[in-house]
This record gives sequence, structure tokens and C-alpha cells, in this order.
Amino acid sequence: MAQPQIDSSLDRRTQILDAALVCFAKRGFHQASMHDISAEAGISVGLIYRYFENKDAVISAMADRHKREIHEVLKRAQQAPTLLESLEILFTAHCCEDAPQVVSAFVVDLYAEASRNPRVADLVRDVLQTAMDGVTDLIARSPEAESAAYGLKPYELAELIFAVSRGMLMRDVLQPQEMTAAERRTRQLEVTRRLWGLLFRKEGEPAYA
Amino acid sequence: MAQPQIDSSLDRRTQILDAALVCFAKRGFHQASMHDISAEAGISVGLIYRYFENKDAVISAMADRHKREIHEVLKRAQQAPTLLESLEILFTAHCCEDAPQVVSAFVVDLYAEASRNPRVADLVRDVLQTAMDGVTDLIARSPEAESAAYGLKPYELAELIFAVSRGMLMRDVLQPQEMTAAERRTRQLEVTRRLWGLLFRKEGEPAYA
DNA sequence: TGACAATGAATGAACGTTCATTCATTGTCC
DNA sequence: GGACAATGAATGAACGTTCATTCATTGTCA
Repeated sequence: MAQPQIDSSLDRRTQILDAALVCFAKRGFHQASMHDISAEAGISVGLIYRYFENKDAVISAMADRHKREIHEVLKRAQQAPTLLESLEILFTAHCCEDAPQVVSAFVVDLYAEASRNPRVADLVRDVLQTAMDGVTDLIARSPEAESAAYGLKPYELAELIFAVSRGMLMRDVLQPQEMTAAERRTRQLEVTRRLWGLLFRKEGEPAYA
Repeated sequence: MAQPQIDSSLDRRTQILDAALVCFAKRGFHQASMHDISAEAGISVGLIYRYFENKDAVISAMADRHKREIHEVLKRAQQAPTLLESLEILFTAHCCEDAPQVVSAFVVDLYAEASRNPRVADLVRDVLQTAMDGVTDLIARSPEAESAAYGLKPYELAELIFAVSRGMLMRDVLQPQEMTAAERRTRQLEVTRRLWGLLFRKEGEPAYA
């Protein structure tokens, strides 16, 4: 029945985490049951316990994976040719996935979990700090940001940028399910450009979009 | 022991909702049990069911109360003499409570719940729309906003403002528990003024704070 | 006023259900 | 056959919810 051999231990973990992401987004960390996850993954309940100590370990692993994904988004953003493009990457990272809205719901849930689980809080704080440092650096090095709006420091600009990013993510979970990833992307890009214009466009430069 | 007569039916509901707020913030909507809530309220489990049909009804009532509270915050914001003060009220509403951080955690949880419960989503969307309309109006009428940054429309400004507001709320749940309400307030005010300066300060005007 | 009846707020043990977790068993490959 | 992957029924704790019961308060009639 199962594909033997082909699934390495690492693939199994990935398979389980993929299923968990869907279930967590659909029902939340604590409402999603291990049976839900096993069904979504197409395996038995018991097998999950071969790869994860318990449910908390699944949640932690998901958080870890989220951390790695954010690091990759940051890396991509750092390689973009302009600051605007960097911001666009940061703001739309969560709508490019095959499953729109799933990622947003997961992240909001992650923050909710962080508010009462110190371990998760530490991890999320760490991710946020790394990302903010990266963007602060990006701004500091960027020629566009030389005339940074009203003398705000790069770090203060980064703080505003991430606040808007989180805020948009929260808004995204209110959108109806039917909205496609492309529509969400468009919405995000609009706000990104508006923000960029506000923060970095030089006086007299023409409006974007 | 109990104050007879004094507790009207309405007070009991309030008492239960107050306890629920604490429990929900501490453990989340679905991890907090009815027994937790009854213990926090200092009453028996069964009594909760005299005032609420079931647990979902408690959650809905909490969401309704949140709606009413937001409306009051909006009303206060509309009566402030300047736009900056309006924004300060909107951005710090959740740190004036006796229990700092509780409100932030609750709201993040509410959004998480909204991502999978259409009823809650409708309510939150409705609250958000009302508040945004109110602030859009506030901006449109405000003399400070005449020279609105880079020709952004009042509604677009409101969108940015609320994105930052939600983003800061999310950040708030990552703060360590020990942080006082006053400290949180200070943090919020800093960002509020930075945002206001960015959006509404006229060219050449001196920096605030 | 005092005796008694009626009320309904409040209790918490008990019920059925769901869930995370375990483990005896089965299947698969070398 | 031996080693390991995989199964899913079984377990027990925890949960939301119910309801028989208690008892302070209020109303009624002499």
C-alpha cells in the first residue's frame, strides 16, 4: 500500500508537516487532531509518533520550518536589485504558495500561540529580529533610502515596514476563501508600493502605479 | 458570600465574560475549558449555561463586546481635537486596561478564529470596516490632512494606519509578560507619532518627539 | 409578625464524546 | 528470517454539557 523505501525519513517528516500545515490552517493548532493530520497525509496516526515525539513537537517543527522559510525569503529579498523589489518579495511571500490564505492563517495562529507559549514566542521573536536586522541593513545600504523620509533611521523604517506587513497578513485572513492567490498578491503589491512611495520616493518624483 | 440582589443577570454575564477574557488570553479560545472560566469567575460550571447556551455563545458574546468597545474607542477618537490625538487613542486603546497584553492576545486569537469561523470573520470584518470608515472620515475632515502625503486618498491613508495598528498589536503579544501597560503605551505612542509625522506633517515642520 | 409555600440561582457529580498517545500486530524488503 | 516501516484498535484523561439537588430569598396568608 505505502510506497516503501522511496520515502526517506526526511520525506516522511516533510509529508507530515505539509499535512499539518493544511490542518492547522483549517482548524487551528489545538482543534486539529492527530487523526486529521494522519488522514490528510494519507498515513496512520501511529506513524506520526515514529517521526515526532508528540503533537507539540509537530507544532515546534512547523515553527522551525517557518523560520527557515522566512530566512530564505529574506535572502531572496536581499538579492533583489532595488529596494522596492525587496519589499515586494517580503510582502507577497505568503501569497505565492499553491494554497493561498493557508500561510496567513498559519502565521496568525503562530502569533496567537506565541502569546501563551514562551518557546514559540522566543522563536517568533528571533525570526522577526533576524528579518528586521536584514531589512534594516538593506535600507541602510540602499541608495534610494538616502533621502529617507523625514530623517527616520533605517531601523525605525524597518519597524514600520514590518508592522504594515504583519497588519496586511492579519487582514488577509479576513478575505473570503474564494479569493485567489493572484488577487491577494495584487492587493499586497498595492499597499507595498504605497508604503514604499511614502517612505522612499524623493520629493517631486512621480507617483507609482 | 455572594452579594444577593446586587448581581443582576446582566452583571453575571459581564462577570463570566470578564473571566472568559482572562482565560481565553491565557490559553486560547479552544484550550480554555468551561471549568477554567468558571473557576476564574468563582462560580460553578453549570451556572455558565444558565447565561450562555454553550461555549460558542460565550465566544460570540466576547466578539460582540469587542465590537462595542471598538465603537466606543472610535467615538472617543472622533472627539479628539487633533488628528494626532485621534490616532494616539486608536493605537493605545488596548494598553490602558488594567490587564496589559490580555487584550492584544485576545484580538490576535479573534483573527485566528476568524480565519476558520465565517461568523467571527463577518463580525471582525464589520468592525474593521466601521472603524476604517470612521477614520477615513476623520482624515477627510481634518485640516492637518489637507496636505496629505503624496496625494494619497483618505481611504488609502486609513488602510495604512490600520495595517500598522494591527501589526503593532501582533508585535505586542511577543513582548514579555513583565512589560507594564505604561511601557507598552510608550512603545505604541512612539510608532504612532512616527507614522503621523510620515503621513501628515507638512514639509519643513519640525520633527515630533 | 410568624409559619409556610414557592421560586430560581447556584452547585458539582455524572455522561457521552473526543482526543493524544500507546502498542500488539501486520506488511515489506534484503 | 530479521529488521524495520506501518497499521489502527485500545486506553485513559480531559472536555463540553446536563440535570437532580440544595437553599437563600421572596411572596402569601393567618
